[in-house]
Amino acid sequence: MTSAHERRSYEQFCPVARALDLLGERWTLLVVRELLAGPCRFTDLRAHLPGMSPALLTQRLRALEDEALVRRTELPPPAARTVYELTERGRALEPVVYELGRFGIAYLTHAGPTPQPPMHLLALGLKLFVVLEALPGRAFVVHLALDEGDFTLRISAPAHGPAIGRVAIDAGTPAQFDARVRASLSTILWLRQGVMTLAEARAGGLLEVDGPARGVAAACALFGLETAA
Amino acid sequence: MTSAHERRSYEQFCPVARALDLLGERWTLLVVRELLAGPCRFTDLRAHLPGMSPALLTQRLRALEDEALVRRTELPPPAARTVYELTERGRALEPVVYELGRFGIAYLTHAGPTPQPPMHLLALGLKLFVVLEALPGRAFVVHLALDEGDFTLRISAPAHGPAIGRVAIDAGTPAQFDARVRASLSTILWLRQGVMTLAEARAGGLLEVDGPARGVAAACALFGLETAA
DNA sequence: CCGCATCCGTTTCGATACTG
DNA sequence: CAGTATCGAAACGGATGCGG
Repeated sequence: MTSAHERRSYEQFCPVARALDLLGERWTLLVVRELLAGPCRFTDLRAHLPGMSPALLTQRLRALEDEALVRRTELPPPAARTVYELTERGRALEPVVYELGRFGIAYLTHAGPTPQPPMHLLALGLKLFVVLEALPGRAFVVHLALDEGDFTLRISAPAHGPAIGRVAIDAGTPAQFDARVRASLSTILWLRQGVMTLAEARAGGLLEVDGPARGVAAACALFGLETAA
Repeated sequence: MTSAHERRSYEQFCPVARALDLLGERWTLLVVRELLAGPCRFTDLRAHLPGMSPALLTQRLRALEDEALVRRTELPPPAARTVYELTERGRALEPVVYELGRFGIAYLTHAGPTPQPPMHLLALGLKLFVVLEALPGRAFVVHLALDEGDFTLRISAPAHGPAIGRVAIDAGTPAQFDARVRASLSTILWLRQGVMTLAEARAGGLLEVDGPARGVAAACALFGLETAA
């Protein structure tokens, strides 16, 4: 009984069912979400996943390790000892988490219990707003000057692999940018949810986009904002 | 406690967590997978989801209805009475299921318990092999002549919305096609999983691609097959 | 402190049987 | 055909403990 698993499976010859065999249990994909942002210690994961018991976190990490989606690394003395990180196979989950997030945007209610979303969720959330179909055919930098903080959105040059791999977001202000967006998170959310139009937001001073003319248009497209009319 | 739900939520201000609040319970996404193929009766769903108890199916369908992802329609007398189908919001789940499936391909073991996968899973599975980044910029038809049956893969012209919306697969043989692929499902699976190279498959007579020259190259790209070397 | 393991009450799930 | 009802088994959530 050492292996503990041979977990409950759907027993179907279907890629979707197989994926859910691996990822479908509670918390699993949220653990992956955390690890997509970079290596984490056990305690970091706990802090970012309130409500998850440590035993369950251990169990999920072991299962992910067994599937070679996560790797546990023991660091030499100086730093905190063990960190968890995604393997290359694990990083293949980025599109899955991305699409889940894209879908979830429509169901985000901003009058939630969290007064100020934690920084790392903010960065992830902003990444989800990017419309992959509208990525420019070249590298591109956007300065997101939100009320909640400054972020740098970098689109790298086209490459092989999933398009989401071209998108990176970090806290901070870029030295140069192709476009700059000033708004609050609420405004961006409302625009995406259709609560408000781009014209209304601009008229109300809730959103400003500036930079080189072509950059502005590209930035709007990037966030799915219609510039017409 | 009339509403019965107010189900367990992750309580995070994060689109991924919100999506999993709606979809993260066991069986939910497999129900969605079934409905993506078209409207279904209760009994059809049961037949395609062995192991799921009817009570649980009812519960999942009610929850999806409450979220306006699924609609229940009562048909007039002639036909079997009630059918379930995805709403427009529900159809927004196609990219989620698609990416899960893309990920799951790598974990499909063909020596499974199912001797012959059911037709509807076969069609879904084939759709998952299509590489969305490689969709041609025009309409395109591929005849998939598999050992398991004939399928017609239709790529429609570029449009708004998710790229997966351009891909459709049906059983049957097309009157005209831009390319034809002859292979078995195993071969396609092995190629994708890297068990075998395209050159090896062709040399061994396991795979043939014919049609107009440009069609062949496009078809290979469509399935992520390197034609070089 | 960090990285877990153990215990226990509650919730969810799976299997089967039964009904309008 | 389209569900309900029931019940034992498994999974989960929360608190607590414990060695390095």
